[in-house]
Amino acid sequence: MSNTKPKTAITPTRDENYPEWYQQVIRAADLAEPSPVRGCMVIKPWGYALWENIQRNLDERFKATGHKNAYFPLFIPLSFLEKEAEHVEGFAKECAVVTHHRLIEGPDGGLIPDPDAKLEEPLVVRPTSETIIGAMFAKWVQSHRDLPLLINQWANVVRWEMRTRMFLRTAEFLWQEGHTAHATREEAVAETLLMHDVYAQFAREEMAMPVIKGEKTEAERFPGAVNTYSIEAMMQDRKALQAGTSHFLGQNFSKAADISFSDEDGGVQHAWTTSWGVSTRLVGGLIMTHSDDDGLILPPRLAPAHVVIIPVTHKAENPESVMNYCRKLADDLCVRPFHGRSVEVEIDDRDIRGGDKIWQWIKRGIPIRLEIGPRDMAEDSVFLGRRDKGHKEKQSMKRQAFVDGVVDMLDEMQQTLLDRAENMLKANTRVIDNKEDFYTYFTPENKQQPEIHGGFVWAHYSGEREVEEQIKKELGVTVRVIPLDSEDKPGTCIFTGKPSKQRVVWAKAY
RNA sequence: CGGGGUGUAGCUCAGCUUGGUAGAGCGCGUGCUUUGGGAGCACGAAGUCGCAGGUUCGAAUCCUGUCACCCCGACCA
Repeated sequence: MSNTKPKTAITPTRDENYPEWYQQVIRAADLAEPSPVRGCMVIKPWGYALWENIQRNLDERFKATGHKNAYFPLFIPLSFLEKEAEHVEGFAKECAVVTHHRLIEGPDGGLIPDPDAKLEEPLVVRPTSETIIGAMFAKWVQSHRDLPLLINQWANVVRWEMRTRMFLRTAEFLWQEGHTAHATREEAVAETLLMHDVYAQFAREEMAMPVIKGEKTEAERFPGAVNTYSIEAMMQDRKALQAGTSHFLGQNFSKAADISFSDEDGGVQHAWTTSWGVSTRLVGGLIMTHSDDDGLILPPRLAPAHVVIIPVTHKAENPESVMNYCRKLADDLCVRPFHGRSVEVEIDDRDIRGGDKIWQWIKRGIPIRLEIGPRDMAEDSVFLGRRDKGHKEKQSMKRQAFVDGVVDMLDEMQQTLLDRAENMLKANTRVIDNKEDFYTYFTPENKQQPEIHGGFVWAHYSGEREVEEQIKKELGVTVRVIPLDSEDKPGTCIFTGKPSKQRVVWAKAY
């Protein structure tokens, strides 16, 4: 047996050590790096461009569903947070608090907060903005004619996490939070479900990431919400990633903040509110859904750039003519429309070795690489490599055929990624109807690598919180969602033997 | 907040047990040879050995204190 392991751009590979592979992909793709501040990260241009594409696309979807953007303060008066009991309990443990407004020189020469500049009321750095937005909504909403109020904000939030992972859980992260107020319960529920759908469609269409839509159990619900809905995606280690949440808040926050309005009959009622959000965590989901042992793979619809042109000029008698050929090609590609933007092209003429350069782009996940030298120029062709195929499967194409076909090629790649992810999800999802099989399925075969096993399980569950907690304790497995749109019939809970309305989805989770 | 571990060049780390002029690989710079998939050779720049005390003729190494970070738990979008 002399099957030497093929050289991969990322070490370790996914099979060898998934969490470490994830970190290495982020580094190799130049998406982000750790910061001097514990738990925070610096998002680098390639990673930020990816986030900007996510942002722009979602923003269009929010606007198309009637929402307007606004911006609320980073600081929340401590007393605001105290207004909703469950909400306090949920977030109090992880709040950064601002207590002073001035620094002075300390006894040892350094700077210290000035004891004379202590704030009368401490300010909390927002972990989420329900309370402060609620306070403003209370002023804005007077009459039923002011409703519905449909607001979104793009912002950073801070949650002081103990254990952090780049993009998946950082102390500070970027997100959007939608906040809406409605005159009726039905309207607010409809809004909650609508945004849940918007997230699911975005994930599927733009990220090429299939998701399961459903409602959270009580244990996983947002603090203060009546119902929480989420989209759950399967990562390549078969763990679930909660990729977006939408909450029906009932009248909990409107009562806490006194968002009330005069109805048509002259009565006064509390509004019904919702909130919904996705964060830079989506970038982590994107990485773990598509990337391979050679680095990042980007779905074309969100890729910061679609095509890199690498001029091969070292042997050319006339390097400038190669460059001109490349520039002209880039110009011809850039006018091609691609899902609300145009095909975006980078020309990489840095003075470094060709092989090195090519591998850098593979690791960064750019969909299409073109190497163009005198030979291609002479044949009026391009030499092309695709990130959805093996890195050795390269082909020569006539230039015009490539330019005319580039959009179709990108669409095809987008579809390929979605198909792969769906196959992954299907292959690792199963229905289990007894407790023993459930335990067997989720018990690691290899204790050295407990990450790589299991998957999603659909099983009947009668809904007792203690049962869920017991299973979480024993197996590290939780109910991800009670699926919506399920055609499942009532059955028997595999843990308690009691009646169950439908099967729910169980998995280990990020 | 419990249990374990690590701080030495930009990065990964050796050296420490047994004190004696600061090391390697990668990366970086220059030159030559190479070049259509991660190049080779040569030369070079780069460190207050986390910080503060102590022991000693002499400390990266021994002692005390301190700070920071990492991993495993509890918590989490």
